[in-house]
Amino acid sequence: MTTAVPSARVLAHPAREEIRLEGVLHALSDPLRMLIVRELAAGAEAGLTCSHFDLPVTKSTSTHHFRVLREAGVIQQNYRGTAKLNALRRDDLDALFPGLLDSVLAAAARQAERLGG
Amino acid sequence: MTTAVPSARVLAHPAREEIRLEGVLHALSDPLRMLIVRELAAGAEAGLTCSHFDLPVTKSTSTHHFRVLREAGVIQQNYRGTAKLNALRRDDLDALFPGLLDSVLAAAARQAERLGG
DNA sequence: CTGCTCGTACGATAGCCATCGTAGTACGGC
DNA sequence: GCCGTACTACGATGGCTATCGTACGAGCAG
Repeated sequence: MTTAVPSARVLAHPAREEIRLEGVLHALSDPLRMLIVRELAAGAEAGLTCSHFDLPVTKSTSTHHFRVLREAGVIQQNYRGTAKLNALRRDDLDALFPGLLDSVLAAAARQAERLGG
Repeated sequence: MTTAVPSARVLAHPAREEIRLEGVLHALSDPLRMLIVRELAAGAEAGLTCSHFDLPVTKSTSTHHFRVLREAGVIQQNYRGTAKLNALRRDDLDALFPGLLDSVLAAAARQAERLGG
């Protein structure tokens, strides 16, 4: 084998051409998911584990939200041992919708500053 | 009175500060509503009537979608006789989320070109 | 005033979705 | 091999939402 399988389990991601704007906007229209995306954008090139996020929901619900983001093509997920690394698909999103992600992130930051103090 | 009531019926709109990013993104995550917004952006400074749009749904459903857009703060609606004029709230959106609307519209146009031929 | 057109309101329905709890699987350390 | 940790799968549930049909209200043309 070429790489002897990185870490066995692989998750299904949509190809770049399959990413739909409606799906991305819908994925980002949930406050919890927007929070995840903002943290990923701020923090991590390499990716953050699911458990890094301190979300006010159960793990089941977390899994659900991460799955929505992945299936919409917003994030990429890879197993790393027992953990799972999440990273923004910035390249794909920028290629498909130039400037969109940055505008949305800026808008979210602006609103957070305006409302959250 | 100052203006003697423009045309009687007035619709409730959220104030600029009440517009929430999640709401805007959710409103735009429906293909039908995105289509409406795109036509409004392309065509009309003054506004377009509801009946101008040739949507593949009943009038009830149209009313519903226009209402969602209005309550999210994306469009402004004003009665003009029996018709109702719809216009984008570009000023408010640009003030709150600079560049967001243009990015989204560009993304939608790009996807339409990519998929619709 | 009588109709006509444009849009609304209301009720019904079916589908999606955010949330939870419980039970289970994969991986790494001992 | 066994256990703990990290995440998943599945089923249930309550709420939202897109859709429709029918009945209604508001303005305009006669």
